[in-house]
Amino acid sequence: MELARTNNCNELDSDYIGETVVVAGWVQRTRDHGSLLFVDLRDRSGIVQLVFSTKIAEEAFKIAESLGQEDVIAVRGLIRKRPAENVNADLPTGEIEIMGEEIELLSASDTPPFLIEDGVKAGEDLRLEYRYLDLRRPEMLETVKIKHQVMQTTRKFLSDNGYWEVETPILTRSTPEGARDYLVPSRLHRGKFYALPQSPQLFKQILMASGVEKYFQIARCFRDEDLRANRQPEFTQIDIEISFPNLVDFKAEMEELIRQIFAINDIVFPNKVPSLSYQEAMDWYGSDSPDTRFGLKIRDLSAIFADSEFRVFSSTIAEGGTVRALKVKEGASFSRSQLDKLEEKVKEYGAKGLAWLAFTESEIKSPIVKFLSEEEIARLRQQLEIEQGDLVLIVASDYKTAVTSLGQLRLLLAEKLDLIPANQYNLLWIEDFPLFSYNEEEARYEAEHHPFTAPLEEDIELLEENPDQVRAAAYDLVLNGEEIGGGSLRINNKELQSKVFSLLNMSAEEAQEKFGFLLQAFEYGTPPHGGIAFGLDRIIMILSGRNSIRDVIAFPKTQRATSPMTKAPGKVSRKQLEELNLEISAEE
RNA sequence: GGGGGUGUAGCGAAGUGGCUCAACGCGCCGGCCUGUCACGCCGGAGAUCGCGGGUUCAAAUCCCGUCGCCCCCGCCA
Repeated sequence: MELARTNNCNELDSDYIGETVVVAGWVQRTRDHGSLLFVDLRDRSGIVQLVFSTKIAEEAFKIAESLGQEDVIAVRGLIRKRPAENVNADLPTGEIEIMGEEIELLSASDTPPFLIEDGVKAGEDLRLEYRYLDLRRPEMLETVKIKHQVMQTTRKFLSDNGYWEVETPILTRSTPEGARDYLVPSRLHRGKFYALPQSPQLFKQILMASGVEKYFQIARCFRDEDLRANRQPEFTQIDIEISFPNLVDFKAEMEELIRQIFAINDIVFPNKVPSLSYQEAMDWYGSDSPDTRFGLKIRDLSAIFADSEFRVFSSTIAEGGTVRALKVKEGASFSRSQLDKLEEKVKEYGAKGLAWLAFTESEIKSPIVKFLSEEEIARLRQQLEIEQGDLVLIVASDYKTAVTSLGQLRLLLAEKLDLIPANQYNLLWIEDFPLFSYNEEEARYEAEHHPFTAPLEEDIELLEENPDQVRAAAYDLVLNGEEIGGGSLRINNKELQSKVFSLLNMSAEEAQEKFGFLLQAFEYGTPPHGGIAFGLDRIIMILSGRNSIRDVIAFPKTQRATSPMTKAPGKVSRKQLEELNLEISAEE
């Protein structure tokens, strides 16, 4: 490269008029006017217009004429003020242009398979196959940059507050329970496997036993489960743990970290971050990560219908279920097919059906109104403060199904009715999670968070008799309906830990087999400790307004966990398999 | 494991049994053009309609199977 770059494209403005500069980058597009030719030159900073004229530089003009999209060039030229009528107000550099004097083609490009511009229409699989082209698009480079800034902000904040960044192994051992592990066969130990960490959970607790006191890591985590729009098989956590925690101070510190991260895009949260209990979140929003940017809360109608003639309601309640509802303002005008769509939604989440009552001017339209008494309708009107035009949507079911299906319906309605205010960011803590949840299939309790989560002090006495009523010293941080972080205080008391293991139906031997190294560490003086982990990718999604986690990871996987660019996962040679003592069994 | 959506030139996309039935826009190639910035004008190339099989005189279109991608349920302590 003979021409040495002196400036980025985007920094050039009228201050530079009269200077000769060298810029370098990619050809965005050319506009050829015969003997005058314009080139939009793009680098990661932005775009500047180059002008080539046969009268100024015959040689450079000839090269410029042959340029195509995405050719990489360096250009020397004089910065010139544009004539007033030719200023481009849409470009930061629109007041000036560079009169090209010399041009060097550094790397010619084939015609790219799609246009390198924001709002690209190409299918996502093509974008992933040519990820380097996709990433050139300004809106993609922007997320790459934001992620860098978030990581820098995180490191600075935590380091300034006494946290040490410590690495933990990527090759570790499989610990059953939790997500499916990615396994790595061992060459030196026939038939044995490493596992990639689902999170550094056990290691960060051992770091507390090691005297680190305040730890963090921007940690890659691996989970071999099916993918979603916000789930990748490998993702990144901001992982944090402290010893001798004061929960109030710790949470305030974590709030401050989140504030500083979101300040990168000028997003500001109120001084007081509100809290909801798990129970409140489920009751009102049908979710443990509620979106509180709009109302439409779930209501409990069980008291009204406990003795109803309408058996669907009363027998559900008699069997321990519940009748819950959403009141949709102005919803009475929904068409039958719209209502059918809503019913499909609740059915996806296990509800048997969706009952509805539309309070129109003249009447109550509803397939079930004929089964309801006047008193029931009067009480319904009163409790829900029904006004003309309202629509009431009702699910009768077991508690979990009723609130989760209505919770999902609530989100669907918010989208359809455009209830979510733009540029609003509702941050809140969810607390008082249950320590255990009951797994019907396996007929045993499971840890809601993980088996080292401490119960709330005041609930410990309930462990014996009513384990399902024990609340955990766990907390999630939720932003706009997305769980962005979660953590807990950990158990560091041997008796309590074995109590929890036994409630989880795990024998001492089994616990020893699975987590022995952690339990042993606890034998040698482990401070009380606790921590949190934030989902870095989800934070970037919200921060950059993206709907897909794939847009905030430089090289993501498809929904089938493949990489169209590298073609991973790929076959390996027979020799490799033999070294690992592995054999691929025949297809069934 | 299950439900839904989708696949037509390099990209986006119209076309749902027949007789210009493979439109249109972007991009690409050639030509013209000194003020464009989604430049404009003229001309051109480019498609085994995801793949395989079937029905039919006739299939992008109907049927069966299969594959890729996307969304969701299950799953994700």
